[in-house]
Amino acid sequence: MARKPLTKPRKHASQQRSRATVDALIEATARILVKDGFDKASTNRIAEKAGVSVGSLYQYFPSKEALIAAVMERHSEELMQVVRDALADVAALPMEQAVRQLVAAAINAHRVDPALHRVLSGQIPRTGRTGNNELLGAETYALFRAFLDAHGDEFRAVDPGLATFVCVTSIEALTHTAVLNYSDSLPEEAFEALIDEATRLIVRYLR
Amino acid sequence: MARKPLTKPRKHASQQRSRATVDALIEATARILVKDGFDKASTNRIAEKAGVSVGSLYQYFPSKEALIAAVMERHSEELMQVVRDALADVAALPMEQAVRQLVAAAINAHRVDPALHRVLSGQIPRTGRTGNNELLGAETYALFRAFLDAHGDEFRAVDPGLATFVCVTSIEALTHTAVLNYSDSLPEEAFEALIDEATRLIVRYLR
Amino acid sequence: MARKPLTKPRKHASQQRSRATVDALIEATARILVKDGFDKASTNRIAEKAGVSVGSLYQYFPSKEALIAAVMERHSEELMQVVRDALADVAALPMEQAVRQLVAAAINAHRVDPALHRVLSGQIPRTGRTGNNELLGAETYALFRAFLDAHGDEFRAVDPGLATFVCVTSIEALTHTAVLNYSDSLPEEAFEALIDEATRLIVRYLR
Amino acid sequence: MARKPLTKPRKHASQQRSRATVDALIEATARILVKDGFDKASTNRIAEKAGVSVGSLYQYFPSKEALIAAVMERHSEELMQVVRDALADVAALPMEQAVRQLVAAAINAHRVDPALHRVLSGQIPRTGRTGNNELLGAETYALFRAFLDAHGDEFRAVDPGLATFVCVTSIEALTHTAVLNYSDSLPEEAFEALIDEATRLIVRYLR
DNA sequence: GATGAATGAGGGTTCATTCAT
DNA sequence: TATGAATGAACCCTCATTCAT
Repeated sequence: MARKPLTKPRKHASQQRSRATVDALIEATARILVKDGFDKASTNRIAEKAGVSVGSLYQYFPSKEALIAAVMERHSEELMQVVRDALADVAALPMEQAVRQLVAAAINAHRVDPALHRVLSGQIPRTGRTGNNELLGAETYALFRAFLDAHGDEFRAVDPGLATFVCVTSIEALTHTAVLNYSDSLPEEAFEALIDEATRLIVRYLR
Repeated sequence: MARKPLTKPRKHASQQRSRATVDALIEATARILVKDGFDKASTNRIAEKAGVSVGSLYQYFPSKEALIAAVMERHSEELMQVVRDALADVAALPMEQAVRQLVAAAINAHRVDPALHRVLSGQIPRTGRTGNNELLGAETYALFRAFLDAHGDEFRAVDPGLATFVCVTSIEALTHTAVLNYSDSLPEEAFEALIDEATRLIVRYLR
Repeated sequence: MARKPLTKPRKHASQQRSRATVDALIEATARILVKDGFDKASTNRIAEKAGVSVGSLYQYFPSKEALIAAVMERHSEELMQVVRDALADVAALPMEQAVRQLVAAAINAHRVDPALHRVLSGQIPRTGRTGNNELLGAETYALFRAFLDAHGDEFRAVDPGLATFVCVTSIEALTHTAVLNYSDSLPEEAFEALIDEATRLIVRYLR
Repeated sequence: MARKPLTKPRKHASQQRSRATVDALIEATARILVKDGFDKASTNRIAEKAGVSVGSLYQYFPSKEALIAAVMERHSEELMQVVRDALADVAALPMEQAVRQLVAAAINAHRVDPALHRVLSGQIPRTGRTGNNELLGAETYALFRAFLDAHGDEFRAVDPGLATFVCVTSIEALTHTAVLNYSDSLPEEAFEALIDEATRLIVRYLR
């Protein structure tokens, strides 16, 4: 028992250090990806920016690809957290409000790190995935599908898989394009208007 | 003066030859992009596949980037031709049919060269453009906007710019994702169903 | 004084532990050398396989080279033990039988760990040695020289140093090549025939 | 006809240039291998020493391994040329003289570039060959076998394959070891003595 | 002692681009 | 104008060795 306080912190410290290094690498990668693009994101540059040696980079990531994947995963997880939070109580809302909240969540998700999102969604060599956007993930589909089921009585009869595809793809495209391409040039009211329109698009489609 | 008749044909021949070389290079680039991906598409390989020397490649294109851009442009132009053809008589059609034809045209456009489209839309370093999809181009917006104006009386009042953005973006995303990700796994009927749904999505939204 | 009985065993234990670590390192090195070749035998991998840290490796061996040298030495010592055992009573035998036993011993020596022998004899960077095969060592020469002296009356007059060189080198080459290259493909009888021939080679030469 | 003198030299010049580059690379590799050992023979260093860029190295050799293989091949070919020349008229000689010439040829072969031979025969990662020494090659076996057949009536009955193995392996080992390890320390007379002994070894064995 | 995270020089290799022919 | 050999910076990654804990 006496040794635990001694051992634990040490191990913890080491774990903390490792974790810090890993985080620094992921963050450095993200920043370089944003600033210089995929082609200029060399492992040496990343390591340097992270304040560690290349060797350390390869201690934590077996390849450059793995590092990029970690960046994607982290970003994706952050997005999904925003979406999850926003959709937590969506089942209880009247449908139109629910959809509106959903669209707003999609916009917020894209605003987590738009510059990074742009690079990740456009510049990264595909790694033989089945579906579409890897940043979206199956979870989004599942989430929306659940929402559809919860509000089933308010909708017309339609293949739920197909409807999910239509809605998720449309919302993603609209919010993605709007945030990534027009964030700088459009006022906030424009986004309000977009939310209105996107909500109308989805609600009318489902009803 | 006497030499002109002599020079002209020669120049003409040379121009033809130039055009053939340029075409061969663009085509070779497209094929290598599809077969081996962006990273493996080296200028040397492209030149070899095109049956010319690297030197010649640089005679016609100042950089690799310019060559890629030419591929994009050619592909984009092919897409647009499909869209233009399909939309030629859309103004005369009843709205729902018009939208349906429009969606079908979008699918066909994506089917021009899906493999190339995938590479071009996902893997190409952005070259600092303002708008969104470079493959789509401003023309699509203009085309749809014209369609909207032509059918103005059938629609509710709505900011036409915003409506165009919503419709074009949605249709593009739906057809793009469907063709690129599910062409191999889905039967043709599924695409019919998709056309139905996409049409419904747009028509209800606009009405 | 009271602590000595306590310290000694501890020290002993520690020495035992050291010896075990050293052995584990040498063994791990040998196994990796065999399995993956010289180039892939990194100190980190060796330490891992030995179940110790790299740091410990460097506690016992000042460099990778020293570790390799230790592997060579251990292997060489094992070889020599086989040879020594086999040659213990060779002086008492009639010459032809003696030579035969000698050749057989050479084959057995090469069979101690042929895979390791191959790597050690072929792939290891020379470390500025004087003689030839470091795995053979001066002892072999001495052993054979003694054998020659013991049977002096049965041989023709010849520079014993030269004769030793001729015999040892020939036997080594024949048995080495046979075991390392043909062990897998030749039946045991072939080795019997080889022993016959090698014996004849040496006996006729010396007589 | 008029253009031929123009064209040929150009092409020839280019071929000469290529050949010169290839030769320079092989030669530089050999020299570095000798001077610094296998581990220090990096492609960049080789290219530098050859007076060309690394890129050029890879234009002519697909990998470092291929370059090393070319060095081996060139050296091996030089060796074999010495052996071939020396053995051209061996069939006509009385057996003992023939064997003596053969041994002398082996020594001369090893003297072509002893330092290089040492590195090549000891340090090169085996490339999964069946037989033994890659520098020797099957040709040596064939050559000796032919010699054996030519002098068949002078020899005792023996499996010619086995006899060839015994003789070639022994001669190779003796001359190899002598030249590589004792060239610096032994006078020329010692080599004469060695030739005597090796000849005796083989002749007595075969008779 | 023992640990193993960290180091960073250096490895093999690629490729956009140039330029003498 | 066409050629393609040549360039060399830059890439991803490895590994012997060190040192704070």
